[in-house]
Amino acid sequence: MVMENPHQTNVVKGALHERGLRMTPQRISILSLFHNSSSGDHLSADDVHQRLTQNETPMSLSTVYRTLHLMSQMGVLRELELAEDHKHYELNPRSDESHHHLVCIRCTKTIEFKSETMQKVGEKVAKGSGFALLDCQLVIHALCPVCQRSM
Amino acid sequence: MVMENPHQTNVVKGALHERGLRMTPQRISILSLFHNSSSGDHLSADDVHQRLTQNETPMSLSTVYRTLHLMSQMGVLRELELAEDHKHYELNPRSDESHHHLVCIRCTKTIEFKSETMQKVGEKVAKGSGFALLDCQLVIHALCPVCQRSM
DNA sequence: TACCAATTGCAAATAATTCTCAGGTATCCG
DNA sequence: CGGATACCTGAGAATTATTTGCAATTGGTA
Repeated sequence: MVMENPHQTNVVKGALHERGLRMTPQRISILSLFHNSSSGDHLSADDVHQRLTQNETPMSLSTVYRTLHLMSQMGVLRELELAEDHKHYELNPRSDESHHHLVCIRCTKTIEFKSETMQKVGEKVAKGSGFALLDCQLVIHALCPVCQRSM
Repeated sequence: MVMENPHQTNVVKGALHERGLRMTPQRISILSLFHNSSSGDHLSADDVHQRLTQNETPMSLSTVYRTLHLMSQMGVLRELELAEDHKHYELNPRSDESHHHLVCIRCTKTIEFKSETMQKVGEKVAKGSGFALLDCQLVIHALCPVCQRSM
């Protein structure tokens, strides 16, 4: 079920080596999982752990956490803090496909939307302060129509 | 040391009453604290708790959490998820003064910036889906110049 | 002023995440 | 090749932030 994505994997491998880190089977499995997920998926650490187990590439939850964190630091994954009390991850999209989130803070219903201007603002602001951009997210907190009524 | 801000407090009181909720001394203290904080302050629940104690208006940490959550739901406070592992709060600014954050994911150094377009995008997107806007935040994750060097 | 639902404090419970540490393994170097 | 070094992992304990249950208290209305 799991397909490889050698190109991306090699890119990451190179980035790891630059830091003196290694590409391991566990890291490959996690990357493959994300490459094979549909783009709207926002996976929690626990989701990732369960899917890996289903994929017959089980590993410890600690490793999942460690890897998700590392990949986010490297800009490979994107760490999302939406309305729930745990983080979610997805592949960090190339700037031109980046999307953002509109979240109902009551029922956590989430709508994705795109906005080209956002990424431009992010790049401009980061560059202006000498920062190296990793990820740029607009999160809109709001109440969905249903929750507005049930107040 | 703590000054009152009767106007804002009354506005919130009205909003509470609409929901059958009450304005209590604890809620007043917390609101006052935020009104008397400098605008760049991002207070964690624990920060709030400690400052209240210093201000001689101590209360239980649970109440702090409950109040911060309630005020965020009401749109009075803004809940920030920056780079640390806990939430931060600040007064939810009126739309025309809204600001956003550029955060170093390594050392958590944070820079605030303004962007008028952002709020407009937020309003437009929310309205387009029938959502009632509460807050709109652009968070840029990046590496600051110092952390870039120490990789 | 009496009443009732909302609120609080406290302590215990939860949930997510991180840490510790021992055993394994890739990579470098001679 | 063989050892030294540093990286990595799994397992479970530990930590941290946050939430919850409950009995006692209180705000605000009738």
